Amino acid sequence: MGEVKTIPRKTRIQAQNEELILKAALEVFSAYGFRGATVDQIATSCGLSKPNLLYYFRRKEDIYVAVLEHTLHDWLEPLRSLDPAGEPIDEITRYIRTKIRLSRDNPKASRLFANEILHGATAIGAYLKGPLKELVDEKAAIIAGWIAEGRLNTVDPHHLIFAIWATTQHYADFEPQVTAVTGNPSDLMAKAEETLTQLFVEGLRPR
Amino acid sequence: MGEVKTIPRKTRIQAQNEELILKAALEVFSAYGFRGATVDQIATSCGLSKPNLLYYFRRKEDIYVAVLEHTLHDWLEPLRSLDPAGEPIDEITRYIRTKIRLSRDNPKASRLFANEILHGATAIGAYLKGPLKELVDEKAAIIAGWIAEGRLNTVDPHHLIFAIWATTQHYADFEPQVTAVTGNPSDLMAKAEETLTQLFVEGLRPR
DNA sequence: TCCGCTCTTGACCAAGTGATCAAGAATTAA
DNA sequence: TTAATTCTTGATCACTTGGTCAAGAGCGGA
Repeated sequence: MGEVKTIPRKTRIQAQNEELILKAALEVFSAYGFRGATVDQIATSCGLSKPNLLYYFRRKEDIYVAVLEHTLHDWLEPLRSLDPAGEPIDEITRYIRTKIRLSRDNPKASRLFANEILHGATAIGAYLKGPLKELVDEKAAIIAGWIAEGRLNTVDPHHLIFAIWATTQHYADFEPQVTAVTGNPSDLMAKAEETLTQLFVEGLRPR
Repeated sequence: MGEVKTIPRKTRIQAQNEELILKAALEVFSAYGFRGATVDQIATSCGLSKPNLLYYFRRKEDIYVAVLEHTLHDWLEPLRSLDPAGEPIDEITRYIRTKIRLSRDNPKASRLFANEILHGATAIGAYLKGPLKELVDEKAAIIAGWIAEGRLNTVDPHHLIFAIWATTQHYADFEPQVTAVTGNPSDLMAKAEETLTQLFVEGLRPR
């Protein structure tokens, strides 16, 4: 018997450069979108030549999909950790706080997804209809349970989740507008966190 | 005295074609963004040849700015009509309902702005810092007044406005995600309107 | 009708872009 | 050291795209 063909191990250089590329790609794609970004920009941004970059990712779209997948998991972690055994108001407060901090600390990831979905979600459509929908349905059921127990005011859980996504990501996705209107004071994000948690808590606390 | 040079009147054909172009441009720019859209696409979409289109708007950017300006005014009308003499909860409820219906009926305008701001708002940055900021500050002051009178729960008015924008426009801007997660039931937008108004009203009603 | 102005278009251009390729440089395993 | 493999790149290609231009068609007022 011949040797079993092993899955090609990743070289040190390979791992190193792929990481460089993904980092630069997040930068560029989040700023200009898929069509607006150029392979040259990404290559220059990470100090590789264009053909060299295309040696690691054969097509522009491959880079795009890779960077999307690379960040998607982290992005959904906060929702994933919504604990059915926790105190409802505390759990949701924690979710909102975690989410808005994630938007503050990683606005580029937020903008990358925003742009992708805004333009039809062609690259991650399957993910949205599959794993994302499952996760959201699962967490919506937990919230529905809390409502049924009278521990939360009656609201549609799916729309509640949308509202939390929308409000928290707004500060990353619409940053120029927020800055223009508020003048970008130093306590902007702290105020935002405070306002949102209060708004949702008051809106959800059972009467 | 010689005749005063009159401002060149707009020809019938001119007005007609410019309207066609702006309509097609909204379609195309909202779907693909500024960089992603092509002049050819817009021209084809409204049945003109590319050089003919460029006869009316000399540069791609001119079309873009025109369609932005053309829709900006309508987009802010609901906020403009927030009435300081009205009942606070009613006024805000009405604002939310108007806004979400606008998003439902004109999602393309919403996506056009979302894309513009997402990519740095280079074309309307001045507008955001000027007229928009003024309008928002004015309306925020009204809300602050209501709060001072004890007719609304205490929240930061600017962040409240952001929250309303974010939640209502979410349904237009992130439509593929909303559809993927909910399966797009026929009562989606009605449920959204109900949930949002309730959430904000409960969150704002003075205790 | 006639004339000036507006409108329309086919052909074309320069720049930019995604992608390829062959050949050489660097690295690694023996 | 050596040979195989991996990595790197200059040159190049095919194609798209924003924009131009000259020439002709169409339109409206006198």
